[in-house]
Amino acid sequence: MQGVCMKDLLQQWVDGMVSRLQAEGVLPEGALPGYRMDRPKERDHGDFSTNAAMVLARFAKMKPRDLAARLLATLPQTQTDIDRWEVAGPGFINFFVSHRRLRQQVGEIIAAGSAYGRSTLGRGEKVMVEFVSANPTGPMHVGHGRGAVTGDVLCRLLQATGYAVHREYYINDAGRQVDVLGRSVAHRCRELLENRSLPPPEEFYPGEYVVDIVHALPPPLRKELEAWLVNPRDGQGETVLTTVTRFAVDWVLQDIRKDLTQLDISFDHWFSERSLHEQDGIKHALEILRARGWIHDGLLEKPKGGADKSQGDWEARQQPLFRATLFGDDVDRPLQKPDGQYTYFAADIAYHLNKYERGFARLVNIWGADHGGYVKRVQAALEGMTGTKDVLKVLLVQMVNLTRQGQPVRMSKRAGNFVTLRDVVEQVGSDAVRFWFLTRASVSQLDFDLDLAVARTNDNPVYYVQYAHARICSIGRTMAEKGMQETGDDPASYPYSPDELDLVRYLDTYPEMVESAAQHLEPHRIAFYLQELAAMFHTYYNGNRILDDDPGIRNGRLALCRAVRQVLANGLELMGVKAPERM
RNA sequence: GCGCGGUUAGCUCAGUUGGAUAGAGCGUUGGCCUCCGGAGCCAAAGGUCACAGGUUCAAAUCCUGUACCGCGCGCCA
Repeated sequence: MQGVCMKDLLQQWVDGMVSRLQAEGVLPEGALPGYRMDRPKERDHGDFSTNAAMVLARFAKMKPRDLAARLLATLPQTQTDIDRWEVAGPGFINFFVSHRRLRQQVGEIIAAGSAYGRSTLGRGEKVMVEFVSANPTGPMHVGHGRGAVTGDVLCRLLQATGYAVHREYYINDAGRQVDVLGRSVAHRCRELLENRSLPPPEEFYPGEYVVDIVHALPPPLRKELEAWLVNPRDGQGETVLTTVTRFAVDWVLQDIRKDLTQLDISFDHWFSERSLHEQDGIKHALEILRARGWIHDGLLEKPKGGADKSQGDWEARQQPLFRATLFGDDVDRPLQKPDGQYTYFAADIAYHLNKYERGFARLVNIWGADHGGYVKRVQAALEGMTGTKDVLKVLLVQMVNLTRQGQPVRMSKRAGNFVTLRDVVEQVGSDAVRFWFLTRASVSQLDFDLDLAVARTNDNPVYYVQYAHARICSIGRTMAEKGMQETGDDPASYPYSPDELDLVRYLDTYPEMVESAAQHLEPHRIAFYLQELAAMFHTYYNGNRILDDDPGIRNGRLALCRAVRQVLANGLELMGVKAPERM
């Protein structure tokens, strides 16, 4: 790069041209609308193109093409990076990067190595990414896996672009659901004790893992539980159950951690909701809201819809509400139940305030699409508490439809027949699972076909990309076998063909792809980029002999392959997918 | 009823925060192994970007409305 990349350089040039015309009175002083420096789709339209003349034409009271010519008249005279430029179409200004500059790029990619594509865009700013946060009441399913991979790769992207990333998992270990888990364990324990099936409690997790938890109980604790089950009149029941519940939650968390480790995903901090309660975090958050006047006691309107809920028993009651409507939400949201207990929403905003108070002014959450309804209210609360807008961005990851031979696999946690994330990872492998999850934008629903992923792994795009990498490594091995040497000449001296230059141009866009993927929170762009790069390489490889007898040609092509290999490796690293040297 | 997301080739989906002639994979049809890894490559066919208006030099992209699909919607977590 040697300081600036071509895109930034050209942007600076155009900025300079514009301010010169402002000085000459052709364009008015002051703020002007923004213009862009783009990569045109058509090769004929150059390597870079700006719409500046079209955007600014009416401010200069000139036709776009005339203004473009006027702008170009001020272009720097001495430089070797741009061969030529032109005014085209309705008024685009197109720039053509010199071949010399492109050839030089190959050497620079190789020299940059694993740092190629990294940037300091984020300027070390702290950002917290909260993801997965699956309830510790059962094994993770495939949908959790998608969120996990999306979040992990997003973190890698933000890290690569210069942000100080903190990864956090929020443990919902304080609610009714974990109580249900504890009671489920007790129920299974009783079944084992009496050696027969018993009618389950109304709320109950039926999965086989609950039995595993019973077997994993430390003997003294299990004895205590059994004693209480046999003789429940003893007032110790609540404390026994509490201990069992905590053990169960820890067991499930260990299980979840194992799944995440298999996918090479880790967290800086596992934040316990219970600890929030213990530190009076909710009280603290509510005090702030109250001090700012965002809480009022009010009546909540009867909710509309809610198909399968009977609404006959709705009763309007007085309770503390957060004035979410002042910050763009649809209705005010309850913070406490009429009996004084906090709602889940209260705990949630307290957690987000806690993040902010730990010094994170930028928060990103990865949520399943089924939590989409909570985005506005949490954002509203954060704005209410901090006085700052846009602290939190939420990336909603759509559902995963598990299929088998094209037919949907119906899963229900209640029936206990769901396919776990672990099943899938063990069958398909971490690389394929990770890559597959990133072959769709997060907003798109994703079909995951078990048979396709397992039985026909060759069709998986990850192999296509990995194969390109392994192929290049293979060239190196072959060269060694044949006793060929690299000359060590500067690859810039080799006259690349048009196809080879196209490949270089595509390698040159890699850093821009990484930056935009990070800024738009769209990790899937890496997968699409890598597939395209692999395709270009395979085509190139098929049509050109790399290990040519002519040392000059061989050296130039080897350098290009090396650069391609580096970018493939860097991109795969960002995705957390291995770049194998042979397959 | 309301909110969020979606609608692009036969199927599954990309489309760089408005750009020039809308792309890929799978599938279909037909080709490429004396040569560095055929897990590969080449070619062909396939489109009213759901529909109707609007905004402007320019709309798959932004705005409004309509249709259909998914998710969500209590004082649960």
